[in-house]
Amino acid sequence: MRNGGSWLGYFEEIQRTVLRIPRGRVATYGDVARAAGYPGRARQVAWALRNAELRGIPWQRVLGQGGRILLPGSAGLHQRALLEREGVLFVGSRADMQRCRHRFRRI
DNA sequence: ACTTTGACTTCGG
DNA sequence: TCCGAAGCCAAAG
Repeated sequence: MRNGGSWLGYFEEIQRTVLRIPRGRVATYGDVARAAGYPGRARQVAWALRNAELRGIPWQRVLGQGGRILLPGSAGLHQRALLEREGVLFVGSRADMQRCRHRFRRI
């Protein structure tokens, strides 16, 4: 994929896509994969977010289908805390996707 | 070079 | 809701 005159690895494109999710909103791994131009590669979105923390990428805004937090253990609790601090609402163990799901706009 | 693992999703049963 | 299978692919062993 061409972008600004240079070729980006698709992991980088995925990270740029995650950067487009505003505070208080979330998206699923599948949403990000699709918006980045790689439908079906939800699994690779998780890989692309492994070093997200260091790069200042809002990794916490990416959730599993239905608003479920898939990050295991304390990391998952941390993710929920970060999202609630941003104003994301939770219903039971799921984020309220009806209200907080980000709608990606085409470029 | 091959196999397994993993912050996935979708479809059936 | 839960479980398995298929499709997905970088990284680790």
